[in-house]
Amino acid sequence: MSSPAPTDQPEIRRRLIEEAARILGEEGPSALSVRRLAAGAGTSTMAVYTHFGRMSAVVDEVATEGFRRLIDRVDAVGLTADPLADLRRMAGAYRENALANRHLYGVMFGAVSVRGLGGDGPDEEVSRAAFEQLVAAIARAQDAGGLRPGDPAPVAAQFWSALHGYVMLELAGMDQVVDDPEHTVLWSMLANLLSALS
Amino acid sequence: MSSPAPTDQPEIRRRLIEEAARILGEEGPSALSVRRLAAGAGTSTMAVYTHFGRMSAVVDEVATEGFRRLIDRVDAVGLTADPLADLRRMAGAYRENALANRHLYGVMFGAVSVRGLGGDGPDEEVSRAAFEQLVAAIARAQDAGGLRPGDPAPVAAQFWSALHGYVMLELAGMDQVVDDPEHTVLWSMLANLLSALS
DNA sequence: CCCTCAACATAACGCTGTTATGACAGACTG
DNA sequence: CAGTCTGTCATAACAGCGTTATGTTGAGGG
Repeated sequence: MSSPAPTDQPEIRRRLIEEAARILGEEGPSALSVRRLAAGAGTSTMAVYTHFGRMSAVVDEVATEGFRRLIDRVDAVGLTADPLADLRRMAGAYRENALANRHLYGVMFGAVSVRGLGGDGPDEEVSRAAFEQLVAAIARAQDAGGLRPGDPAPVAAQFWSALHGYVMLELAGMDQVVDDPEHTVLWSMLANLLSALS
Repeated sequence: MSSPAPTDQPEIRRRLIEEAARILGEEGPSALSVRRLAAGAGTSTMAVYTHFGRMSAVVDEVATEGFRRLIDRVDAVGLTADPLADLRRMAGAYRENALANRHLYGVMFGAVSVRGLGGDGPDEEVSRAAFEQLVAAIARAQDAGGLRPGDPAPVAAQFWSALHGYVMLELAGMDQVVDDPEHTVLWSMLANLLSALS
């Protein structure tokens, strides 16, 4: 019941989502208002409510779109014969994507709220797909002998937690913790995790 | 220049901060408005602006207060003869404090914005003190032989990143990742980190 | 042709953060 | 002691917010 049926105008619906993602990325969450969004998409505020029901549903869609883009960016690193190196490069792509789209990244994890509008969060199926992408990479490393065999899901959860935490501290500007131009803390942490799991 | 000098009425200033922390904790960020805050503190909205200049400065003060409370809670676990066990208990207290004050925890890291008001973040000196608390615990474990000798700061940064990431995923409700009633992912992750550093 | 209904525009409601203005008390100054 | 000045707070206004009520429009079916 999050959306009152995609109506029959996917055109405007898509334009609204893209414009919302653009405003969020370029001007931050405080600039994303119904009126600015509607004006930017060349329509009126009511279009937002016919297509999404409420503003927070638009934010949820944008968050879902953020996970889709994240999946694409991480997929783009490709696979090599060294699954452990692939994991490191995936982590690098993950971090760079998060920093290049910091507001979007915050919204994806319900961290940054757009003007206090509490939504339901992104589509669970899509965020789960992002996790499964990491699970598959862990499983590949296990099969190749780079990691000890076992259930890959908890391993992926550890990997993601550590990576997410570093990125969040970096985005929060906690330079005392991540005063780390070469990100050696990140790479050491991931290396430590993986070595304990190998 | 974040505050127009604490004026000469520390009484009302303190009441405003405490009331803001109470509203944030009990009703969430969307309930924290200037009018509600002023009414709850028994004054008018102008008092907020005489004492803090703008609403976001109040949020920054609340975030700083959150770090002070976090430090106290983590300190309360005390020290034993086993520094590694102390670290685990500190992590448990950290996590429980974050979950018991989820809105405050989000505000502390600039993650949850109160209705889109972007502040300057908490007092850097206090958040640094929280980090130093962890650095000291790591150094103690190194001195006791539980961890390999070396600079404790990067080790503490790894530990905090991992812990913070797990807690944030938990708060975000990413149950796919942390579907983990016994928090085995958290404890395994920290154990893996520490074992690679020992 | 007319009727219906989904899609959108216009305008209003109560709320928000912020600021302008004014009242009032206490402390200096002559 | 009178006067002024300054810091503190109350009142009220402003533009903007999310949301909703109401009006308009245009295409498809009887």
